[in-house]
Amino acid sequence: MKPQASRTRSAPKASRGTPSRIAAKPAPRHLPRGKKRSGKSARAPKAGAKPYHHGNLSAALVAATLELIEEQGPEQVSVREAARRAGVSSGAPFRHFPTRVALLTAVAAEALRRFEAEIERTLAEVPATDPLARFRALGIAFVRWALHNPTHFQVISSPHLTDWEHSDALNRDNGRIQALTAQCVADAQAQGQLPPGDPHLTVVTGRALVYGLARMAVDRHFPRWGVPDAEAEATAERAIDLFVAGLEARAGK
Amino acid sequence: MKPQASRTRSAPKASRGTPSRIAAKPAPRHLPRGKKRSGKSARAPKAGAKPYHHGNLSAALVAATLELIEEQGPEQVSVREAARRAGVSSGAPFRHFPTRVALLTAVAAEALRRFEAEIERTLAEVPATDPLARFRALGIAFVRWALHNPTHFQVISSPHLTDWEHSDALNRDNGRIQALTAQCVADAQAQGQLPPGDPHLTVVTGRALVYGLARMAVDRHFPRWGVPDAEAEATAERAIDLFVAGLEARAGK
DNA sequence: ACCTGAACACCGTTCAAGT
DNA sequence: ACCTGAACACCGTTCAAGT
Repeated sequence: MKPQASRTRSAPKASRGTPSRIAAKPAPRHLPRGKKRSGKSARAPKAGAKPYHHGNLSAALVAATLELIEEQGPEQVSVREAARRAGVSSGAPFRHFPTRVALLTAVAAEALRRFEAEIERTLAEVPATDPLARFRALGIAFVRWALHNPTHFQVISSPHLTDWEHSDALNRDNGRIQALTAQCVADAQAQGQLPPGDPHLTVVTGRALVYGLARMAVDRHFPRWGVPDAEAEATAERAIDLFVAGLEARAGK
Repeated sequence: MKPQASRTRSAPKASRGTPSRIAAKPAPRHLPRGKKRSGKSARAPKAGAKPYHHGNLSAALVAATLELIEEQGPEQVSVREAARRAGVSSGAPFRHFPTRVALLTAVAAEALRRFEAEIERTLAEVPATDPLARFRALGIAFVRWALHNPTHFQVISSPHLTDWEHSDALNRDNGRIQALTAQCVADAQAQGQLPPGDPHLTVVTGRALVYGLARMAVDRHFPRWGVPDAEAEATAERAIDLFVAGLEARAGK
């Protein structure tokens, strides 16, 4: 029973949950828009005239959603609000994205693309002759990125928000990152920086560690485990070093 | 601006997302209830007679929610559906739980209580004379529990579903688990099973690793990282062993 | 003291009708 | 070809009214 998994749930955006004393005013529906449409829009409107066809709605929706996520977290995103910000009607997005999940998946693809770019900048700074250092740098870059872009991290990671199964973009980018990691481990083993043994296990363990660190920070677990927010990043780096030191200690040579 | 963080969002339960060919029929509102009310209900109704006062609504709601979570995942839970299953009106739950988050927090507390009980059973089997083995057993118990109770794991871990800040029950139980872990590490260091150094860092790193492993499994990341579902548990155990072996290799003595 | 049920302000999604 | 706007079936939450 229960077909795929394309249903979501939601609740009032600001259902005045707490009976705010200033409720009444319904707040403007259309946030300031246009300001960002500087010069790169295909077939720009006559100027001021709101065209019936948006021209670039997919991209505008992804951008609006990215903004929304930044403001309220990914679960709070609503397609209707994204439509409002893009200046279109509530039904319009569905011509471009069949479901809310599809919209968020597009956003996740954009976020992962940006992360991969950062990964590559990071690796460019560590010499290929020191693969263990590259492995470590990869881990640190991941955690750092997650801490600095918690919402991007969340869209990418949460299975109920996105549809990895059907996103080639996501799988392709993730595959590249994975291959990069595997290469570091293989090279480090070849050089005797890491102990021999299943390289895949090392990749998966390392990934689990950095994913766990990132999630503990983002999911607000760190404070409960005695790590103040201010020390999150430093603690994560020390944790990675603790793990790597253990591997090194067992290395041949 | 933006007050606390007690707002949630949701979407149609089964808004016929995909235009199912058998749509029409609206499906019965009240699922079979009563079947489970065997004999333990305080002031049982005359039998068959539906009393105006439920008698034990809080507990019934928590149980219904636990069921719902099991069936559809925690984000899909709706207070209205929980109310339906408990056989009360849509407004009734709000006399017992001020918000959806409060209901889910009560569920999380129940789930964490059960996990802690399991933890204690596990530790009972490993001698206090081998604290490193206890540390390892703790990690394995965590991952195993998460894999076998993915939904319980999710309610407890997801910050947007629950309100840890204001739940003494959650914080108390978590504190106990943390203290148990810290004790293992301290004892293991004292015995030279673990290298000297900040014990807290070892606790946090270990926690991040097992949390990461659990989340990778539950968030469906393992398949993307080359770990088939069937091997999730075994891989997680090997990962824990890899980490522990690294610590051991650096131990004094 | 606890529950009902209508009401309100939101949602995701569909679809005939417009441009 | 793309967008509008009403419609439908859901939500969380409130609150006067019942018992």
